[in-house]
Amino acid sequence: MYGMDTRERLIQSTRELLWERGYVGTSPKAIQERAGAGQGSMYHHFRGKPDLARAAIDRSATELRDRAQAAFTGPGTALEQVAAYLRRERDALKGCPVGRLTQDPDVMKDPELREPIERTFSWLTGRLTESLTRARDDGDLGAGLDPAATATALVAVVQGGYVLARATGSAAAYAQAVEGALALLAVRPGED
Amino acid sequence: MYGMDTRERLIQSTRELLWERGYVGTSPKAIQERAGAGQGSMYHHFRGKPDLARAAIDRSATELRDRAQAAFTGPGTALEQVAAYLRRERDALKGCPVGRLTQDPDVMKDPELREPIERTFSWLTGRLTESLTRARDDGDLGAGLDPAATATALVAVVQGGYVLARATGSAAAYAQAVEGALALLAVRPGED
DNA sequence: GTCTATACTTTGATAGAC
DNA sequence: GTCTATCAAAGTATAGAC
Repeated sequence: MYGMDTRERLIQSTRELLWERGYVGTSPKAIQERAGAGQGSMYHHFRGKPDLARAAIDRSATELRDRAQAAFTGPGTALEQVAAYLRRERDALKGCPVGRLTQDPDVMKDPELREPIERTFSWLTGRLTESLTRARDDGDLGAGLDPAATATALVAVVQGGYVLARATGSAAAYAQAVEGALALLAVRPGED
Repeated sequence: MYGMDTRERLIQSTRELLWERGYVGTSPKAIQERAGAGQGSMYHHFRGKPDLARAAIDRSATELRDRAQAAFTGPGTALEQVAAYLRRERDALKGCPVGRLTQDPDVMKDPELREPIERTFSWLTGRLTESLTRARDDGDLGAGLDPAATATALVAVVQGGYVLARATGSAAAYAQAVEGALALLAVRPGED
């Protein structure tokens, strides 16, 4: 946080706190303390908690999208790219910074806060559907499978994998969910 | 809530609020109002918010387990029972009353509150592994599949299906995730 | 842009009367 | 068992000086 200006530190602090504690669990005071900024600073740069949250969520959504896109454009066949996305290094115990907000009623009832979340999952499912369609055309995926339904199932495995990792207290649960899903796609087991 | 005594109404109100708003988002005052009970009543029957939450979470965990068990002991082959569990009527937009607590740091750092959650997912994954093992013995499931990993993937699909339903604002996302997963298990599409 | 002061509400609980 | 104070702390701002 040292090379950042105050506005940027406020956004980053808010992202971290939303990830760790959700929207209800995050107070302006906690944000200010983590950012090393005072009350005045925060209310100068943002109109209030919702405004700051919107900036933070937007940033997290963009970052998630960029990281996913990197996996999908990596080396290998379309199916291998899907596997790479699922197996990508993740801090499974922390959960998904975007998906977790889905549980927060105050976030979901505010159209401004909800929009980037909706858009993220819509994009991700679409992108995965694209790759799975190519995989099917390559003959790497069962011809009888619906790419869109399969994509939705895989996004769910990722999100649910986070839930299981937190429930069991172990990132291994995430990995097992992913490997279980990949085995169903007939992808050979990975290294770990 | 009309045939219940005060203690029971407090537990039910807490269950609902934990489901809708999580632990941080649920205040003793809101619980009392929904239960139609005063401060004094609540603190007479429970030592405080964590004590009441423990009773509520225990109840939700037990109920989840009983409902799952009903699907697993219904008619049909082991694989059909698994499909019945996944397709069971659910209020997908409300999410999982147990899984959602996994996101709440104040719940997860308290061993008393965490225990029923951990136990629920451990039991569910184990129960599903059992059914999938039988399905494999029946020849209904690929011999090369690991029942435990497959079970973990399916529990993740359910939990992630809830996330997607909330993110998109439509229960259809849950159904699509489940049908996508069942297709990978080579289960024929359902009625809806 | 940042700081301090002030204000009003909600949270989570305790005390004691009935 | 339930009710009504009462309370200290935290939440979420606004106002105005610097």
